[in-house]
Amino acid sequence: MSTELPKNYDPSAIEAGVYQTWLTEKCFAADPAAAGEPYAIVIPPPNVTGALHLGHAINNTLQDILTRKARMEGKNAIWIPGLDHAGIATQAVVEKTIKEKEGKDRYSLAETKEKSREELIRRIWEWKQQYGDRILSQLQRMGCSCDWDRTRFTLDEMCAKAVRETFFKLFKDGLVYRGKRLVNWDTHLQTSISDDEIYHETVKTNLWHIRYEIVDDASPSPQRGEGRGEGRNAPSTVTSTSPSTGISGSASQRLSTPNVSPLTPTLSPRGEREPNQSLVHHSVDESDGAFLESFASDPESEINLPNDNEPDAVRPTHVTVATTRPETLLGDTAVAVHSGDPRWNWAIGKSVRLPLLGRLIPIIADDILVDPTFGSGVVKVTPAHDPNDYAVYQRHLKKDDEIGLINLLNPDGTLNDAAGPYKGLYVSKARTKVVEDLEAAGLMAKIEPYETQVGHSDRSKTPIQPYLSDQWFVHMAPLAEPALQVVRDGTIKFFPERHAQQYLSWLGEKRDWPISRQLWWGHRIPVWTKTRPVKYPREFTTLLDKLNQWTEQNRVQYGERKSSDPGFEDLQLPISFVCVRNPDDQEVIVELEQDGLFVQDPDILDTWFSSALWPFSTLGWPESTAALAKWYPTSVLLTGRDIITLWVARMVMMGMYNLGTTKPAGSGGEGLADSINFGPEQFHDVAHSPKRDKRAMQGHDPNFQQPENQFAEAEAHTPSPQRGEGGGEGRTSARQAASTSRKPPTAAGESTPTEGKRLAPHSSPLPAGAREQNLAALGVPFAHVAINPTILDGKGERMSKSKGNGVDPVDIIETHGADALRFTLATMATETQDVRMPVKKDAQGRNTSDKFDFGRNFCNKLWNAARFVLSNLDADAAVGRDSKPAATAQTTAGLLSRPTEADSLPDRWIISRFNQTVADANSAIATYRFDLYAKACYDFFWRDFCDWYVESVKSTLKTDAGAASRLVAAAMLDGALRLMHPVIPFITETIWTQLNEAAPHRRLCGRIERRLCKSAWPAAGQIDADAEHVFARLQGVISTIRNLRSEHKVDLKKRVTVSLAPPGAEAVKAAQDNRGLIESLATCTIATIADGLTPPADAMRANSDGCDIYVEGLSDPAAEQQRLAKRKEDLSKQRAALKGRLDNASYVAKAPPKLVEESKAQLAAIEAELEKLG
RNA sequence: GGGCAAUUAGCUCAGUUGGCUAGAGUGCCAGCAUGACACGCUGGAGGUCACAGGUUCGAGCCCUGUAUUGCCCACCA
Repeated sequence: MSTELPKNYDPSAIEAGVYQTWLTEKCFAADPAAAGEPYAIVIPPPNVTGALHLGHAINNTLQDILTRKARMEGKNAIWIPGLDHAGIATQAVVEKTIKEKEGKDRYSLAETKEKSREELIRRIWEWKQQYGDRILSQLQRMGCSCDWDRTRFTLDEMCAKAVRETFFKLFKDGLVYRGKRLVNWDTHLQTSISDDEIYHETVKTNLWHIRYEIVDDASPSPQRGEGRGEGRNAPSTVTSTSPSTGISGSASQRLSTPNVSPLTPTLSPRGEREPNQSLVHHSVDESDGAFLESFASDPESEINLPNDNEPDAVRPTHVTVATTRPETLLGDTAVAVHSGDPRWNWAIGKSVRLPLLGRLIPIIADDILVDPTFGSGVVKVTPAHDPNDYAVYQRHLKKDDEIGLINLLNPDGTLNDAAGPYKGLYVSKARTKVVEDLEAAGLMAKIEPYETQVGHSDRSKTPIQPYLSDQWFVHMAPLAEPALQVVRDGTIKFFPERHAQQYLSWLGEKRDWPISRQLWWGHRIPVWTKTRPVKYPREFTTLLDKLNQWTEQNRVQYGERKSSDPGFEDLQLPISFVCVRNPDDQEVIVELEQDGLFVQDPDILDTWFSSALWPFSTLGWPESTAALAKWYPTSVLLTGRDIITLWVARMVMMGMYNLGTTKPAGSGGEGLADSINFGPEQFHDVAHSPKRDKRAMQGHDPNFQQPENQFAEAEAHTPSPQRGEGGGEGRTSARQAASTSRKPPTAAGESTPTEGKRLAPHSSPLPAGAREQNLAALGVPFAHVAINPTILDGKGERMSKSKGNGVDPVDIIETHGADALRFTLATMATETQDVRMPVKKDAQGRNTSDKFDFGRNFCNKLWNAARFVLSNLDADAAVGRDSKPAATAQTTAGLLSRPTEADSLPDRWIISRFNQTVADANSAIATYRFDLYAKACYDFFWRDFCDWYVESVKSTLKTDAGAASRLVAAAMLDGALRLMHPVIPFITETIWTQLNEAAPHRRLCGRIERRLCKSAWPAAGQIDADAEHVFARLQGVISTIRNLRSEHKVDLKKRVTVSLAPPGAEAVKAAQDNRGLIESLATCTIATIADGLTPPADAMRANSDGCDIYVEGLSDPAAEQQRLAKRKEDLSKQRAALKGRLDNASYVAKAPPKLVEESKAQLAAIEAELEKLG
């Protein structure tokens, strides 16, 4: 041997070298042209915002286990790595850094805004380079076997192409539209920000109670709610607000500001059930509604408790509303009451006079906004500045009691024309003045101190304003339905199954997806917007022709707008948006931008838009690449449950949408133009209806949903906490699907013969091949979704960068080694949803955790056991014996399942144990139970191999008699290395090299490559039930003798004399045949082995499996008596329990006969032993 | 408010269609420099399976309720 294993296991001494070898020899590079069943995983791309923590580490470890195993199984396996640009998170981090170091904001990085934008993006790229490299290096330190040459970035050219293609297709199919949405507006930075970037500050303010005069005039009388008092229905009018004010239902059109497009609000009310669906989560508005003062507690109130039947005369003349944002009353367009509230439902249809401005606004019924039991039951409604109120607006849209919508704000936080005399004031100033004026007018009923949470921008530290603005949306219903179906019918399976519920319930809501972000770091929306009516001759004559021509060429798509839309009375060119398929198409761009007629939308797409394309954009889609043909659909997605909705659901939708009916495989000659015309069959009705297109663009589709409340750029694609799972039909369906698919335990996927008993909880009704074909035809991005647990810290909090409790896996690698990290994480990958990881600091200040001692100890054990085995193989060579049987069939599967005549009982036993372990590992990994896989490895190697096998053969291993065992030991080490390589690759690869030196030929199945990572996964051979049975008996006898010795404090080295009385001839023979084994492992000399022998005098007595054991040399009779008494007591208890059971007629009648027989046998054995004990 | 989970040994967790005396690691106790390993070996102690009902011959497991904890969603006029 040229080298040998160092005496001490030192992971840091081997890991870097081993990894370099893998890279140098291109062990991870996948070739689509290579043979082998495809196996593909795409990494959930980590955000480039920072470094990976243990949450990423567990996720990536598991992916590596799967990939390495598949590779060893001879599959054409690929693991595609990559990073996510993480729009807002990354931009925010970089902007913050710039602000701290240079004091500049993003607008002042260069002379112009456009140049500043370029500069910021340049700097973010620099950041990306730095942190991206760090992340990739972390993955390599962990041992991840990614195909690094295919590393992707969600903002690289390949992904960009997929993004543009998808957006264009969606636009063409009418599935993207422009709509209104309340966003979190940062008036300082003049951008919308995500929910994540809001922090809440408790602010001491006031709750202002303001009186609105009730006016019973000819004002609009919205229809009453469904409460009581039929016959009071007011005349239906279409106008929703008082004619006297001139404020119409689409007031915002006139009042819009430059940054707010004057589009008619396009959203229709969503379903009745979810009315409170807010557009944007924030808490600024929490007191921005109103309630009537409590009648009872406010004696000064001029309001008497009204009775529904009382005449109007005694009814109050005012309502009093309360708010923490009094200035918003300028934008009120209604006050709302509950239709069933007898205090107020008589007033529905009347109006109130808005203080200060004097407009009349209607009193409407809204049973969703208003809780009649809360406060007094009157709420002011400011649709443009409060999510709930906006929902009210939407609910009443196109109904008799439609209300208006008034935007008060300019983007800079000053009030606009709609604020009348308050125009130009900042919100805070306006508030002061409004309050003063209300007091002067005698309309301020009460001011009470109030504490409330106010959302602030994390970046500018200024209060957030809810602000109505134009955003792009993806229409979800047609995309969601097929994606629901494939999970319902089990085409895509979740592990554990319960996570499918979350997917189904979220997707089932089909909330439209807002995709635009007012940021710079990301994929820019490829839409050009018209800025003015046409005025130059060429615009009248040629532009439309060109656009039509380009449309036919699939280079652009345009969207029309109604000529009646304010500001666009442009009949010559009724086009407001042009979507450009390739933003590098200069001919188109130059034409559009000439004279500034069109400008590109400044917004970018939601990060999740590019993430949604990840499984195929990484493989080259929309090009027909060989990689796409080979590896799509991918095999499994591993991720955390927090992004089942944000990411998993969207990948399924977009995969089915983009690749649904177009088979990437075999469609070689097709160009882009072809592929985008295909859509899944089920989309055609909706997607290709011209009528629908138009309505989508005009925003009048009755099916449109209110936008979802998910503006968050969530943190990463990596495991974290969980999202909610709403109730509803999805849940039922999931359960049904689960229960129906559970029954037939048909093997699925990569099963081996012995693992049938516990296979995947779901099983496909389709034959194996058909299932894959079906997956491909449907375009789903993966067959399985495996959810790994969330790593919590010692306090039970989720590990995350933002909380600062994240632990860098590299720290653990330095304290424990990468294999220890991986092995421990694998044991934690149970079906639970959270695992705790108590963290502490080591002497160097690094984060670490004792939990990883488990993995490190195991690796240490492996290291030393390997050294021992190898040293014995060396002995073979030293004495000139040939341990390398020339004729060994290296490729014959399951050779070890056939013991040779030379094999001793321990040899046969350990071979059987190994075969069982392989089967267990296969089924564990097939069901993504990585904990069971790790445990199987642990139990086999440490408990079976080291504790029993090695100890059994140790004494003879170097002798002639040990020749067969030497071969078995080498084979078992070989098998164990293969079996454990996916989870602990560094140490196994290192030992493998030495094993190849020591025993280049050995008794085990499968190909032996120079590198373990390319060698064969072991086949599961037969179980030797007889050997297992006999060996187990011996283990029992040996343990019992050891126990007796220990109880009586017999010196470890003292050889005691033992007599055995095994029950029956078979047991006697087993003991006799293995006499030496017992003597060696229990440090004893066996005097007699006979069934029914006479107990020696002065012996300690015990029993194992019916075998009486006598150890001579009893030194403390009292202790022995005590021990036996305790034994008798235990036995008596068991006897009582068994008797009770057998005396129960129901038990004997109803329990399985086998069980009853067992009980009887036990009782008999216990009674026999009791009798011997006296 | 809705949902998903969890509650088993001091600690961290398994416990797979309900069925022998509920397991592992770690920690603890006793012993051991033993030749691969003290990151080890041998033996041991330690659990009212959160609580209360129910179903069943039989419940850690199924059902109902309660308590506590975590997470997700919604909300807090």
